[in-house]
Amino acid sequence: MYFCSIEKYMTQSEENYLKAIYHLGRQNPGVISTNAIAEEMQTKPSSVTDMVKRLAEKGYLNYRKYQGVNLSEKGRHKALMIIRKHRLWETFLVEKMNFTWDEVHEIAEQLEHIQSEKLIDELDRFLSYPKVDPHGDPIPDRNGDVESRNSKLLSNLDINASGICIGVRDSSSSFLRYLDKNEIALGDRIYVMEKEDFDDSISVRIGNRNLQLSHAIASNLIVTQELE
Amino acid sequence: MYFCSIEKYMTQSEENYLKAIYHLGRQNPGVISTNAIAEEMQTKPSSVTDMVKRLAEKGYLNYRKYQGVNLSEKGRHKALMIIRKHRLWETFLVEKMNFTWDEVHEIAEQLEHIQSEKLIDELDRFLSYPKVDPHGDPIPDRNGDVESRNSKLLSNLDINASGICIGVRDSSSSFLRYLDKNEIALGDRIYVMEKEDFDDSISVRIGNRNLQLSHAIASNLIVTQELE
DNA sequence: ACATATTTTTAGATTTGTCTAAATTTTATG
DNA sequence: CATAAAATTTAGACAAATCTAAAAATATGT
Ligand SMILES: [Mn+2]
Ligand SMILES: [Mn+2]
Ligand SMILES: [Mn+2]
Ligand SMILES: [Mn+2]
Repeated sequence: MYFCSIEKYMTQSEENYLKAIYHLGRQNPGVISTNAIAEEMQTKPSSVTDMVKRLAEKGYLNYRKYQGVNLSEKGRHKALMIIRKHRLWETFLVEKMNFTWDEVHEIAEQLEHIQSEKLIDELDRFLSYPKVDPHGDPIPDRNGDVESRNSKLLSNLDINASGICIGVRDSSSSFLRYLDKNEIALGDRIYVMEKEDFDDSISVRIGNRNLQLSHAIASNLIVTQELE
Repeated sequence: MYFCSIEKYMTQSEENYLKAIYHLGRQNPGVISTNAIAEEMQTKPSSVTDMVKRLAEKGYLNYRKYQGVNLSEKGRHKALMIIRKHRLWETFLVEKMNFTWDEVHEIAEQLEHIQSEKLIDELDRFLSYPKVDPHGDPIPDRNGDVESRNSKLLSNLDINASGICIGVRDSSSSFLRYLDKNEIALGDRIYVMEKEDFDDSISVRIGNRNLQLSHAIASNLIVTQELE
């Protein structure tokens, strides 16, 4: 619970840093290093230091010199609101604007910075309160709550096990187009038939088709073994 | 016809200047002064000079020192594309997002800078190719063509004449809310019953209601006497 | 026409976000 | 533990867009 003083809008750059820091925090919890942020943001560590100081100043980050950062409660909430917008816009683009799932990310990167709470809540309603975006990533609700799911990487399933594909870890255009080409879609049940020790590739069955998937592919597909 | 070299994106600020210059050119054709642009953009003449030089450099404006500017063909086309986006987004917000016509302008000012031709063409389709925005302003098509309409200001109609309200000259929230409060809407036929010499106010009839409108109001309502 | 007012441009400063290069701190290693 | 390597921060510069104050050009009035 934080005080809602008359906060000025953040710049797009500030918002992008917060989002990057949130994502890095998910990948490996704990404190996040300057270098990691620089890598994620495709910029220099010195630029990161500057921005990190500003965000800490404004209360979005906890920061100790040379020790890295993590998000404050206020920063976490803000990051989740940006991610909510990003994923709702991606859903809009696919559901209503005839975009494919590999075309939406760049445009959502722009749209996520539009400032209007009403717009985003109306968009949510218009899309019938979707739970996940076109890539299977969960959409935080207006309070910043995200449904957590019991998920695994396909590459970690045992032989003879199966799971329903619910997301992708890498949502680059090239990976998404690979999946399209091989007719692998979210919602498909994937059975692991064989695992090759030599290169960690796996044989899977989807519907009535058998496919050979490299480790690079299998380790980027997220599956669930729970009932929905 | 201009060559489509690999143009970098314009900044939002550059786009806003182009739009302002376009609007000023409509208001009184000919050359546009630095001061007029500064007034429209709520900034200082010196800032205008800087920006005008850059836009001229890039071929969007014709500019001679101390002589003012006007849009080149390339600049006019670019301005129309931004206006197209603005008005399509306003239409979207009213038609699909439950916004009222007095709430949409500020958000459209943000959305008009989103860069995606496909998105804007899909939005056009999604909205069934609207001809006008929620304020009655015509929406340029994807080639930059705008339907011109035969319009007058209500204040210029003769006694006993009538016209259909097709637009507003001032689309500030306060004016739009005044119209809502007095149940004056686009599409209404307005009859001029009486004109008061003293203060230029007029008596009108809309449906079965009689209203007294000040000159300030009547001179901001656009009507047409043509059949649609 | 020519002094005065107005408009426009220039010069120099500021803010945001970035960069490179150098300095500092932390971490790893013999 | 001392020293080398790696990570991080500082210092100083730059580009975009803005500002104020001053200079230059244009317009106006008698
Ligand atoms: Mn995305
Ligand atoms: Mn996504
Ligand atoms: Mn508008
Ligand atoms: Mn409008």
